[in-house]
Amino acid sequence: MVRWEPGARARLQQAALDLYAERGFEQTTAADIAESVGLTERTFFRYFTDKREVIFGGQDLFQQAFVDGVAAAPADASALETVAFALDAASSFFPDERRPYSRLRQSIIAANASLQERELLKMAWLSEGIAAALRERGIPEPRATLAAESGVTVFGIAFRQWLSEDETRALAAIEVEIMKDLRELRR
Amino acid sequence: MVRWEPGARARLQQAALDLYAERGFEQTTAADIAESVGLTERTFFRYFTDKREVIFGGQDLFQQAFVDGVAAAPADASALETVAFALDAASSFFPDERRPYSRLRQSIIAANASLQERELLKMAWLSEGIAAALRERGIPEPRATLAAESGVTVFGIAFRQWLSEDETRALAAIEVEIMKDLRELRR
DNA sequence: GTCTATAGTGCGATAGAC
DNA sequence: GTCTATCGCACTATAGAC
Repeated sequence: MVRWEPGARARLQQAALDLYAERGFEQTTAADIAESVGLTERTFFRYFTDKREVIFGGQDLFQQAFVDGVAAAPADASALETVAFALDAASSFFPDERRPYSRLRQSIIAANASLQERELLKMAWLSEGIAAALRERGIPEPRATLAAESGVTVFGIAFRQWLSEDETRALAAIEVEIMKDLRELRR
Repeated sequence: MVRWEPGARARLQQAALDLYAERGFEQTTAADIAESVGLTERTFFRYFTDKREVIFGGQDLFQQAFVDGVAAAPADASALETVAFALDAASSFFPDERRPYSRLRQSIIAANASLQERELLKMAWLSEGIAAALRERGIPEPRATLAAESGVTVFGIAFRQWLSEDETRALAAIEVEIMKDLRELRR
């Protein structure tokens, strides 16, 4: 007989997503989520600093993939080429099988302003991480930040398109197209 | 003898900024702010939906200036030229006299993650407003959103530079330089 | 694991302006 | 009388402190 089931963190995340989708973020209490997997509210807050954070797990891994992509880009690549390379490398994080899950998750975020705020903060951190990786490669400011934020902008637009109805292309293909549009913006 | 002094909203904003600067955002309660200007906590929440919102007043006016700038740009301007025009037009919103105030406000925001989240949400709304104004001018997606977000990126970088120590140039001049860097990014 | 401060909401009462 | 600003009280849930 086990004193506690393993994977509390993952179970809480799954339960939170289900409940937020079912009855809405604000109509779901931390206690609801915890109890639905046999834990207490107190335990919920041991794993997640707040009620929003529970649906932003895994973000760190994506950021790491992106930053690693920056480091792995060809040495002679320009700032924007480096970001495009990293964007492509990190796109494997969102294979087509993940699209339904991502759609559900995004619809929950879209329904609540405080979740949007948290997502924007994560995107800002992502941008800062990429800018730091670009500076590591010797790219000076403000170019590093400009390229990093442009990359995040391209990712954001491509990601939303990837999730939109009737879209069947892979994320990487959409990103390439949006990046092309960005380059043409300067004409 | 008056039952209430006029300008409750403005007084609350001023008091909030002072208290947040003095003892920090989290160490200041809504009741503290309200009582410091002779009102109650309940009245505070009549004016502001939450404790963060109180330092984001006036943002709407800036967004309007930006959007008006988009509408006022020359008819033959490209998407990015239109945004650059609007950026310049809206920069009058931040004259040099306002720099000390903006520095104080920004230092408060920088000290608290939840305030940063709120600021990012406001920036996202700004971006959406600009994108909508660009679409009004016949610019299709995804170009409208790309140009709008690029404009907000340039504004953000320029604004931070404008606030940095030892910086004496006007915001508009910094924006022009950062916009130039953006155009050169593809090389 | 319990206890507590505080954010934020809902509803109703009151006091003046018109 | 109506309208609006303000206050009072009760309440829930978050989040952190002890």
